[in-house]
Amino acid sequence: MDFRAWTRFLRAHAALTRELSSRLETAHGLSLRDYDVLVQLYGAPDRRMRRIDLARTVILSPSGITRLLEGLERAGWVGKHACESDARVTWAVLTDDGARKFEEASVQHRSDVEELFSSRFTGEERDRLAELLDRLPLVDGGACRT
Amino acid sequence: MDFRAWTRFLRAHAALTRELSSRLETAHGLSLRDYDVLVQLYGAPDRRMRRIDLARTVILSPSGITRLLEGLERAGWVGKHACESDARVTWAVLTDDGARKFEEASVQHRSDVEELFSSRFTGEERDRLAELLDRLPLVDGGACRT
DNA sequence: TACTATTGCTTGCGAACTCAACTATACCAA
DNA sequence: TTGGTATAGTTGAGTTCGCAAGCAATAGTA
Repeated sequence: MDFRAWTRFLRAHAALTRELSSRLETAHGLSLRDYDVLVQLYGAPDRRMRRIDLARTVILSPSGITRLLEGLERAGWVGKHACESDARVTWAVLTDDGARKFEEASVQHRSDVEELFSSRFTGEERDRLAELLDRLPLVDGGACRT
Repeated sequence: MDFRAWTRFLRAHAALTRELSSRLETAHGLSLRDYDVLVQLYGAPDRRMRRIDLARTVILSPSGITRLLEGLERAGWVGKHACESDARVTWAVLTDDGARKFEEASVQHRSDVEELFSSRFTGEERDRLAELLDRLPLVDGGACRT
């Protein structure tokens, strides 16, 4: 067996996330996962999600999502709403400020991802890459729509 | 533009490293990057590398490699040797114990990577994947042979 | 030769994550 | 209805990592 693909996968991820994270952080004060969470909320019905679903979607532990949302809540970008039908769950809701923040950050970030990732492939190659990566297991088994 | 490939890339990495790291940790007390460093040293001439090259290869910051090697040194798997021709550099040298440790851990780990990653593709697809990932920038620009 | 810039490496610090443990609520089966 | 199990979420502790700052040694330049 050769592990070239796996190694390249690890290296590329480390290098890309380091650079993208640094740009996003200095320009908008967001981590890559903060942004990821904002994307999910922005695209969700009513701009809200159960915290646990959010965690599974962005591949974060339950405690991880608690702390990440803590930051977004402090900044006023995400709100915390109780669920009426199930007292265990709490909704994470994107505020109007949060939506604006995301729209603002996404312009630069999308262009950064474009520059460092997407532009390296043709559209066809990108599809092929997505298809290949889609075969990898998410392991946890929880709901993960995106 | 669509970001499906990029998103899949992020998710797949998060899920795979979480699982592989956890298996490696419980079975051999190694992190994924510990293992990566051992691989590099094991395959290097004289089983040694300059710490800075090691850092660039596994995509770790200088401080990151200092702390990682600290652990491997404490365990007796890696030694620290001064360089005769340049007093600034220190060699990281794999000890015999370290080599044994690596050989022992690699059996299980290679099979885990095989299970969760490689086996999802044909050999041809794996090559294609490696080729595509190879186009992504390592950004830093430092020496990175593997 | 002397001065400056660069390189290798370490340390303090803070941010982000995971695991384990715990609380509270909901579901399910006898 | 009651008791056991699963689920949602938080908190404490420990780990890993990067950045900024600093030190020592080398390389480059005038």
